[in-house]
Amino acid sequence: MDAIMALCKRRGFVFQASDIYGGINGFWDYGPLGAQLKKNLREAWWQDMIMNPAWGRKGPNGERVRCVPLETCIIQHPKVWEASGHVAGFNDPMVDDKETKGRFRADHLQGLYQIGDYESPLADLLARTASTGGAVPVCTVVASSAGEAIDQLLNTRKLQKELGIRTITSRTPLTDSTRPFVSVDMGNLKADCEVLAVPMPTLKSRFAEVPSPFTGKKGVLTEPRQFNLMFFTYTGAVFNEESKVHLRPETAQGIFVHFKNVVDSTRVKIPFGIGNTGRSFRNEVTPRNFTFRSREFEQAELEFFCHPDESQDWYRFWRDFRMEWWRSIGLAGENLILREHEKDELSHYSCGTSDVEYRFPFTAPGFGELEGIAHRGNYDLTQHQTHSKVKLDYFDTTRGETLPNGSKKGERYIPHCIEPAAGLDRGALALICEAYTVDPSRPSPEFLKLHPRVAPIKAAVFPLVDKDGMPEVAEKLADALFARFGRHGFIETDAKQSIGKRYARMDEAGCPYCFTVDGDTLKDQTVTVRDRDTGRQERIGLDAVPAWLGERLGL
RNA sequence: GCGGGUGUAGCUCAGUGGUAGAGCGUCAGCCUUCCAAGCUGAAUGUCGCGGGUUCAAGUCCCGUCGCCCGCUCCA
Repeated sequence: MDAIMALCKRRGFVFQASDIYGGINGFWDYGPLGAQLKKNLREAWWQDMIMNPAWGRKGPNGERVRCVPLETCIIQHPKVWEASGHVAGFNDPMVDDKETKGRFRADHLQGLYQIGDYESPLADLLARTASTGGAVPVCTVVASSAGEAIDQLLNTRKLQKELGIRTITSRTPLTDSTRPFVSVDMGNLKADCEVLAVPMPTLKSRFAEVPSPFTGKKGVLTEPRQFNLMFFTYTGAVFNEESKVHLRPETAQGIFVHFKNVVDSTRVKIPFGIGNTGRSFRNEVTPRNFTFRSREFEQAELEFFCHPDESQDWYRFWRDFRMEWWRSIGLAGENLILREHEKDELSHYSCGTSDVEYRFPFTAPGFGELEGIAHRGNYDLTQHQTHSKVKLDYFDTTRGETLPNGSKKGERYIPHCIEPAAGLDRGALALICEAYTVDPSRPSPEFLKLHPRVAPIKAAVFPLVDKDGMPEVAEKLADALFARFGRHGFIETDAKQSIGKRYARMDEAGCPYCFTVDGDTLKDQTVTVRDRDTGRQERIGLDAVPAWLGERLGL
């Protein structure tokens, strides 16, 4: 990875943001080649997802896939993030165990509150109420619910031992009551306890007395601290709570917010998709691994809306296409996998999520996420409908029973949504990592096997030597290539130094083809073309070069 | 946020408290008819940043920032 990072800097793919001031943690800039590489990646996505979705392939409904673009603001109304769940989800106060360095969400701390002596009659327990206000629990455990806490306590010997529990038995009545009781023997304390979440005021005021969920020790916990995972700023001149706005943590919400506007303005019919690319911001706790986890990053997201009955088919369609797409631009090897999420990994509203994952040098032998393809149900539109009080359902005139006049009665529903959400910075990094090749047998061992479609330098034109009329011919050829391919990437020319050195430079920059004007060119109007990956050369007519290159670049 | 490592030229790295170094790369000239060739020359550094100790600090001490690794987190 160090070698890849060195090459990225040396050749101008990636620089550290604010480099001359020592850099700023979690932010990276793209140099000339990186900027063009990422632009090529973004445009490939735009082309294959929106303008000609899925390469013109028919969807599961047998029809051409239809998508439209959208471009939405980084700053949205604060209620957007309430509706999406980001404000709640990104703002959880955390507690640290200073001794074990363990950290957990404050609202996930479950406490055992003494409510009676050891093994008291159940009726007595039911009659009492645990005082969680001022009291501190005798023991704690990290779990998202009291039930889960009891599960852990009963079934994990190791945890029992660490917390100093000798025996523990569940006293939870098998009635409709959901009050969770346990009888616990901790040696110096035998008690009946009710299991309840430790309230925030207790954690804040008496955190030193609350036992650690990892060791049972007191005085090792910090008070709950806010880790703001969303960036915020202020609108207008006055800085106060009312003027506070967030920088978006994802581009997708901009799409849901405009679902109705797009339907009303474009004559799109379900099923269809809306694509959106742009910067998003997350105040990551630990930015790490080069550009992989940055605080400012770019996403390319498609929200594909369809009828609930067809959603599973569309989910599989996009999942498989997205995998194929990444393969098509150069991530063709074993380093790319599609991983279906386990049931317990899914969000509560999702009935299927897959990740396209790449084996980065820093994740190996594991994988890192490039893109998530999620079946989001109708969660987002429903949330926005509830919070905005604007109807976000869709009237589908192709459904419902057939009327006497032959038309359909129609059906009103909130569409389901399939979301392929890709990280462009992660994509660009994966392309570089996959392309990075070291072949000690070559004169220039280090090179980038970038796919021609994404390569920032599309071709180079060299005179073999800088004399005898060769530079003039090369210049003319370069002009022709520039006119035709200049808008897709760089066309390089270079006449200085040895031809080997010039080839080597192009190899490192990932330029797929070099055209060289030599002595024979002047006689028979042919040039050599050198293939970056094999080093092999063939000779083609000078006039044929633009067409030859166009074919290789797919342009 | 915690712990460990690290920071010297564009890159990779040497450097014992006493003049700032090498290789590669870059640039210029010569040479050169296909793979980082050769010759000659040149530019490039607040030694991450800020304090301190010292006659003297790249070197020792303190702080801070960045990067890497391990925790933690990861819609």
